[in-house]
Amino acid sequence: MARMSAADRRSALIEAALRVVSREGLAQATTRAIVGEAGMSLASFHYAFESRDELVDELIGTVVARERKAVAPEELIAAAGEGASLAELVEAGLLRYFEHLRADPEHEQAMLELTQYALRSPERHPLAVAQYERYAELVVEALEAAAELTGARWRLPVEHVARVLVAFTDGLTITWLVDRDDAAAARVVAAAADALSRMADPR
Amino acid sequence: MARMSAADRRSALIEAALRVVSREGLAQATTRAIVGEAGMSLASFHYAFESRDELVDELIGTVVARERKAVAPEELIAAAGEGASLAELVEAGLLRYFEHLRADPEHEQAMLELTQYALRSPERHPLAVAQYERYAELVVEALEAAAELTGARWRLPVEHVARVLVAFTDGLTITWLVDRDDAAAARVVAAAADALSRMADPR
DNA sequence: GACGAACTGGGACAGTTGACCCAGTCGCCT
DNA sequence: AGGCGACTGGGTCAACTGTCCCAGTTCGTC
Repeated sequence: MARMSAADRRSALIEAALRVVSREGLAQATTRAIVGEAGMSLASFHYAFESRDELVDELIGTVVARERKAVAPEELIAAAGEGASLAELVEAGLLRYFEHLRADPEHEQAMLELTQYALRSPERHPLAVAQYERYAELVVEALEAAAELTGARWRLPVEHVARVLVAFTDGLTITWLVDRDDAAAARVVAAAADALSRMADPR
Repeated sequence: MARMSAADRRSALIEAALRVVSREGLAQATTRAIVGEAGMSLASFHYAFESRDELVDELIGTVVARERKAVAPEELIAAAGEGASLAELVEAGLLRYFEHLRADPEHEQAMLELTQYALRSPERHPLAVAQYERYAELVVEALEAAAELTGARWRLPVEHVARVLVAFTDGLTITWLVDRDDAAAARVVAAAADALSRMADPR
């Protein structure tokens, strides 16, 4: 393995770890599996990280920080059409997320696994909370943009609306991961968009 | 340990395993931890089960089969009042589930972990599918009862409605497990009940 | 009450895993 | 060019885990 700084090595290991977790699950992401994926030796692992736990914690932090809005408002307009209603816009956004899920199910599965891992110990619980706060944050931005685009106004705090949307999204994710039923997922999307759009006054 | 039949031992071990998984997570549910919880020796484990995998598979089967309707229709009437609308009835049912979740979060967390475990290998995937089919089955019964009680009629196949409700329930579960925000959960419940009740024609 | 089969307990074993150590190598800085 | 600190590779260790074995015990049946 070529020489690299500790910082570079840390990120290389985190990337490798994410790939292993996505492909085989967190339980299979042993130090050896991660190091193998990264093409390094075991010693390099413990040179860059104190312990496996430290890497997993940092992995969660990284993926959370990296999480980007799945949808830009402009795309949604393009997808839903110019004079789209808020409901149509929300539905388009959810469908966009669903496409993202279909394109890379393993990634969402890995996210879910990391969440559950974090939920299992009190000192890691905040990592899960931060993860969901980040989700909500991104959704808030999208919801505000959608309201602005359609001239609608959210009747309750947009953070509340976002929290509900995150819950619906999670449910969509898990159930689809289990049954891979696209039509059923589409019905969930439609129902969720319907419920959410009723939380705003149209203009 | 007193003598017991292999069948009894299997169920005792499964009960013990469920307790360990609920309390400490699936990863910590080693043969020794399970056997310790059950107060048996290691040999008894492998007398009753071929392998740990066999126990986990059977554990999933057991919890799924045991899953009961969280709500009986009569209770809902009592909770929602005599002349309750379908929307109120659905909301009461979801709230009842939420109470169940609050009362025993570890159990739902264990269920989620078992699902994800099953999702990780092709030969176990059907276990997760069966788990969710069972959920949907129970929900179908509740939805049919609710429609009958209010004289409403589901506009789409009740199985489809149930599938959406299961997704919403899952989302409710995960997000609440993360942030333990009761008020947010209540908003999810209200939104879900709203969306679902719109899938029926009132009478 | 004796017999055989069902059952139990303790110990053992091999494989895996996280962690670590040390001898060596490389690259930067003076 | 030389030296020093950063970095690397391989080997090793103890702990843990799933599995198995075997000697012994208990129970139902004749």
